[in-house]
Amino acid sequence: MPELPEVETVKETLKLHLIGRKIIDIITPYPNIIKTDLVSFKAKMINQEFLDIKRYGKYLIFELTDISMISHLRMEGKYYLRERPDQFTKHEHVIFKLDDGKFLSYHDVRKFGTMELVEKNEVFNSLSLSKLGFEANDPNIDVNKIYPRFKNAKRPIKSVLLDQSVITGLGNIYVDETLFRSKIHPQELAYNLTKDEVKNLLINAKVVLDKAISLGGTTIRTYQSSFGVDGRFQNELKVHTLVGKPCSVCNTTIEKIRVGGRGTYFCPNCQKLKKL
DNA sequence: ATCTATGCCTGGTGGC
DNA sequence: TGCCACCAGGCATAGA
Repeated sequence: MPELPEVETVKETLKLHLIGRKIIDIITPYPNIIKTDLVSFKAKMINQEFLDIKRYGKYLIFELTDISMISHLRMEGKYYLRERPDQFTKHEHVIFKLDDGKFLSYHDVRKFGTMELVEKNEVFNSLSLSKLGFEANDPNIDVNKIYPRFKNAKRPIKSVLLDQSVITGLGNIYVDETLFRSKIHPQELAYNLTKDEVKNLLINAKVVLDKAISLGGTTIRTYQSSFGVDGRFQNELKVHTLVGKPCSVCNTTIEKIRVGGRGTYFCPNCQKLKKL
């Protein structure tokens, strides 16, 4: 699914094509993606120009002339640039007609993604963004501010790392990879971790995310990024998707379990529960 | 305050 | 071949 590195890749690609373009029409074959009132969504966006595109956590922020659009790709949302209407395929639910004759088309098989309009100075006060923690790859992240959220959490460390209000940007893939590199069992209860261990986790999260960004993200299953571009971080995965394969560090067979309802891959030898 | 359960969705898969 | 139950899962919301 698109996590921070995939969304970053999408953002950079979109910027190349959209900055300076103007929306001249919006077609909505499946309008439920749009959480703002549909009539006002169209009225406020038509004739607006793309000034910039930003990202926070896994959210895309399209800055238009007078308004901002927040877009979340959820499980498998993708943006495509279409030259002509005959290129539209099934599952393209929101289509922006641009002033150069091309189309920005939002594709989402499972229709989980969302779009909403917010006033330009209210982006970070919006319902979706206001609760988010520091970005997991923020170089200035302060472990002292984050550690209480771990120390007080009697739930598996994996669940805390997936909680976007603690740190934002990690999803199922990069959490598994971060825990492996930190040699921490995904079911370890968060309050058992020392501050140094949490600090190390944050360092490893940044290493994983930065590496993934530099490789254009991860492409597994249907999780291809926008514009049909494949990422290359899947070749760097150490545990995620690798059930039954030997661990690259110790050769132990990688296992798959469920943690907080999510499929979780780990090495039972490298990542042991702490004995307290 | 925190955690768990549910709904949103469709395509792929495995069992029969 | 076809039918069907089940699974994948980020996030908002309701309930415990």
